[in-house]
Amino acid sequence: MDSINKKMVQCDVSDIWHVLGRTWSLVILRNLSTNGTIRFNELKRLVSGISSTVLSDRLTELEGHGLVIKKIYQEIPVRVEYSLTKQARELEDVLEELGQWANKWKPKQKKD
Amino acid sequence: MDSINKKMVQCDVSDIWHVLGRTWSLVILRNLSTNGTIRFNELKRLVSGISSTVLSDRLTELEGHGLVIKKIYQEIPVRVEYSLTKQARELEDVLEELGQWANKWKPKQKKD
DNA sequence: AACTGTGGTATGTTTTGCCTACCTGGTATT
DNA sequence: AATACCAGGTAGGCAAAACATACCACAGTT
Repeated sequence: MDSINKKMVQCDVSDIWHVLGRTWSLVILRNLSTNGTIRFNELKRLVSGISSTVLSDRLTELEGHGLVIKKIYQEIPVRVEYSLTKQARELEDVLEELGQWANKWKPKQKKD
Repeated sequence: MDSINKKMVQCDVSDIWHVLGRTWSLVILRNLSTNGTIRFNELKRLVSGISSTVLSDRLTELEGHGLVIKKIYQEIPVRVEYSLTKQARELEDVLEELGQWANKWKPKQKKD
């Protein structure tokens, strides 16, 4: 039973660590960071391996925590764009450093 | 024709992102960062809410990826100490920034 | 003798992730 | 005209991850 609405935003400090530590969160944020505004299916293709379900779930969660902006354009077909909030954009440097670090220590460079 | 065209930049979804994105990983690394060398149960107490199973699992994984050093002292009772590797120490700045960012946005601002 | 602390592992339950199918409505192909 | 495909997801069911709890052997403390 849902005695507590899941969409309630409870901003605990430990909460944010858990949000970031959730599967795919960092990768999603990093992709939003490097690509700016991006649509759902584009993002899904970029984050190869993620399923619609989880991507949707994660985006909703990130949006709920004020890290991601969801913008719906009532066009035909509908266009939905995601981007980082101001708050999350302050993370971009961190994500960038993280990315550089990851590249530096990549066990083997299969790709370029 | 690539499914990914345009200006999109695909960020590698290398193992390391998944390791960091695993539950508790960031929190564990952060605690190792701020506390230096630390024992299993100490860490378990610090990372409140984590279970032995998952802590053990995560530490093994982090060790396997060269982020954590496990040092066993054959005393009675046995003493096991965990610390960050040189590689992971380069993450300390990032973790610190992440912590500051988390603190900065900690004050609940459901209203926005 | 009973209890605490050490660093975990074994077991079983709950939550999360993920795959497949499907939705609505328009366009492109056949 | 029917089919297929795209958009951005949701629903259902199954698998994996996370979790709680008990427990291991041994030593010191009470």
